[in-house]
Amino acid sequence: MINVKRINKRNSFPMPKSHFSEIRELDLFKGMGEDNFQVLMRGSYVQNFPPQIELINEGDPSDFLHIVLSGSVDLFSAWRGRETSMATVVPISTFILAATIKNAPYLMSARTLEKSRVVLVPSENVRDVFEIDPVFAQAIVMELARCYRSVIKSTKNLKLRTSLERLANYLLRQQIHANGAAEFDLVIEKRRLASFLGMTPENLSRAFKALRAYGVTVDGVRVQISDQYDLERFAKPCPLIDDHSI
Amino acid sequence: MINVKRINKRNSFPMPKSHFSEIRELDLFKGMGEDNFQVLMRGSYVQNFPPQIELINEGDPSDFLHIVLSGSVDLFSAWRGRETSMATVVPISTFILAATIKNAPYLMSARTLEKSRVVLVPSENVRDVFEIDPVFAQAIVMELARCYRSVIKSTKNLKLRTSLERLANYLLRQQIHANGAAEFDLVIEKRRLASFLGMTPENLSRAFKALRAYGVTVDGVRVQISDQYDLERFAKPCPLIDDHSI
DNA sequence: CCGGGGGGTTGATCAAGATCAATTAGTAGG
DNA sequence: CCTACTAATTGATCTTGATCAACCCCCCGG
Repeated sequence: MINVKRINKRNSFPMPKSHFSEIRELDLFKGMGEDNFQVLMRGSYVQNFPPQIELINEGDPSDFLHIVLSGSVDLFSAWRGRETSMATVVPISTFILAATIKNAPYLMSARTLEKSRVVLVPSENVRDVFEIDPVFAQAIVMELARCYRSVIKSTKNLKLRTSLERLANYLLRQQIHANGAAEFDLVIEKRRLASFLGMTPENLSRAFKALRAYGVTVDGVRVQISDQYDLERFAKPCPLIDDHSI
Repeated sequence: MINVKRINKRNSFPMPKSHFSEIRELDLFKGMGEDNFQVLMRGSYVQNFPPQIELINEGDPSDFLHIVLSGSVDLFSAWRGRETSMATVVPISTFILAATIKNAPYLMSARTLEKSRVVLVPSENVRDVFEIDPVFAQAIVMELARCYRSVIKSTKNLKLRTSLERLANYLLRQQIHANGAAEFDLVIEKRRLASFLGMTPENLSRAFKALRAYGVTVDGVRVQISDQYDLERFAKPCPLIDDHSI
């Protein structure tokens, strides 16, 4: 495994003033007092990580609250040599907020899936400011509730759907992201997509073939949905699983 | 399905004054202002439910925050006729707090597993008081963080362990609950235990037989652990999954 | 031009657990 | 005591997805 400490030395830096305004605009910090915001920023860092870097390790004390600004981060967990992906964090949101607030050990590990930009805010500062700034406390409640619901949705996706159904719904979501175009490109490589969907690369390959029966054709990264209605009838997308805005 | 509205009529009642002190002692309400506490209690109910009653249904608007005082409640979710248990709520804790706070639809349904006593606090009151009482807001943060971590633990249990390992760890936890006795009784019937452990009754039966290899014998509800160390070596209990106090 | 490596695909096999069917056991009601 | 119902058990089979091995294809560096 790559030594994260060394990477920190090379690629990280105390938060430059130029980043303050960008961070300040995040829902989590928007309404809070300026003094308190400064306290949070004082010990904070912005870091750029390459793919596949382990950011935190389950069981460790929660030293930093992490905020993903770009890229994506996989939350996963291991036991007795087995490993499972729990959720994927996409910009802009936090992770391990619950551990930070409770000053408890991390329950999950985290690694970057792609090149990612992450803010690290010392957990102690977060807890201190949380105690004295009611607006910040309320923002934390909202963020925590959002994280909670997002984990629930992703668990439902994994437990209630077969891998084929997960792939079908993923494609429909990507299609919406591509403004409903019948053809679009996959934005991550297939082996990462497989991991994201909780399946092996082999099974993803087979799943793509199986979706031909519903009018999906794939050539390299190019996806074509020839019969929108047919695919939807199979995938049965559901807001209580797929809509991450509620 | 039993008509919950009718049951409400028979068994529920506006919170009598005598219950106030009991509720007031809960971590969630302990430090808050008395006026605000009264606002919360004004519209609240305590209800006694028989087993297998559906308390809430996923997709519905979040009308009440629920607090389990005794018994236990299963949170589950369904999609296309399939159903999966997401977590079990035991006293004393809340459920659907995230939906209440966000004023968003429930992501999970809930049903009593056994005879249970539940407090219902109108969600609107919770949100109102949450806005104006900083102590209450902080208590909500802590409760939300606890719920979040508890769901994560139960997901890890389900995804990382085989059904046999889940059963073994369950027995070890029950044993601790029985003060470490080598013999104890199961407190729920086996078909409920199967559902709780995320397996079918058939497989639970087979799993009990398989645990004989590790010194576990079962006769009716009576469980005997003849070789503590052997069972632990197989089950490998882990605080990041099994310890619900951290 | 050649060689190597990684991502992707394909086929065969395997393991976990679900499902279905049949049987047994325990218990409440008559 | 008999009967009916439900829980529990047992055996056989099926489904899903993981694993293992082989192979293709493309690109990059020498």
